[in-house]
Amino acid sequence: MPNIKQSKLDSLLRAAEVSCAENGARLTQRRRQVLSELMQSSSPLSAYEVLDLCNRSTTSAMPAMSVYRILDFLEQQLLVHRLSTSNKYVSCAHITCDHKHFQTTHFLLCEGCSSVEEVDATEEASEALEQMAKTVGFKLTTRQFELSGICTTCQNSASGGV
Amino acid sequence: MPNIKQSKLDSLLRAAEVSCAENGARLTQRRRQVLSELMQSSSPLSAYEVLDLCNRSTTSAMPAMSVYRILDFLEQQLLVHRLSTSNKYVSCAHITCDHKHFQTTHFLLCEGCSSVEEVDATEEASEALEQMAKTVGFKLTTRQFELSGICTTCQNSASGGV
DNA sequence: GCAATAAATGATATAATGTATCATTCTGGC
DNA sequence: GCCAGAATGATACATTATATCATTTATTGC
Repeated sequence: MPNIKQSKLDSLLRAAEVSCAENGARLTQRRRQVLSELMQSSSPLSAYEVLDLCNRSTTSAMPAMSVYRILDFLEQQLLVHRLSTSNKYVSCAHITCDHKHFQTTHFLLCEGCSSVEEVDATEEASEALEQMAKTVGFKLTTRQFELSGICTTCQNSASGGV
Repeated sequence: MPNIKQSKLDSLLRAAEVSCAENGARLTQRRRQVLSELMQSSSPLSAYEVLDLCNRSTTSAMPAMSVYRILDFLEQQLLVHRLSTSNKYVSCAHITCDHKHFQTTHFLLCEGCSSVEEVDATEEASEALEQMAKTVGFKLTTRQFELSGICTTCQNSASGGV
């Protein structure tokens, strides 16, 4: 029961493959498998959650070590993001579009349903944060922020009475 | 070789004790010990780092469990903050002042020296972030942000040639 | 095609981090 | 002193992550 259509998944994986090739890297079977699980998940997954999913859908068991290695690889390829507040992983929302990762990205984590929304930072937010850091002499290097909150769906279901 | 003066440390601990008392809680010997180690550290400490420091300076060994419990307690009392990006702890910079924690707090983490600067969020930053979340329907609940960067000292030592 | 080489994965062990549970000790109120 | 509740000790274990070496799989030059 994937949360996304098979055709969508296929096109994402194809795009990922191309993206790897451009960097002289290969999207092997194992890597594709890991990435695929993340793409199909509506919420971030821990390394061991990914592992369990992979081992559920195949015959040959994957060792934990491989998952960590593969997640590192996928992160380097900018195909997945690591959420440092939860030590979990999500597939990048911009694999198919021509989005460049020069810009700061924010992750909005829903406390209700654990879903994640990946959004580009607004000019205002970036500047305000930089300005704030500047007042104490800090030069920001962070390119990623993780903010908790409640998503639209959960706001509505809460007020509407679950 | 504490990074802060003994007199300063004493006054901080006294303030913490008062603060606990106001909440009907007690700053026991163990709790004081843990808090003291964090206060003397110039950088965030993991639970096990705190444990090691405590067990270095006393005869009776503290179990890991206690450290976690005590850190939880100190966090509830707003005497320490937990940095979720690194799973480490810092003592609150506002123990002696009358600072209320209604407001959003930011932690600026130096990638050079691992020091932490605790600053109040500016109006602009808070609003810009909230606004940004709002565009995708998110209602923020986060009261704490952790930003990486380079502190003044490290910027200077880098350019000036260490 | 085939050996040499490098990349990727498998397998195993172990380190590091965090939690559950029950026993024991300490504390303040009576 | 005794009791109830808070705090800590002790033990076991779950989870997360890394180190290391062996094996398999791809790539390159010939």
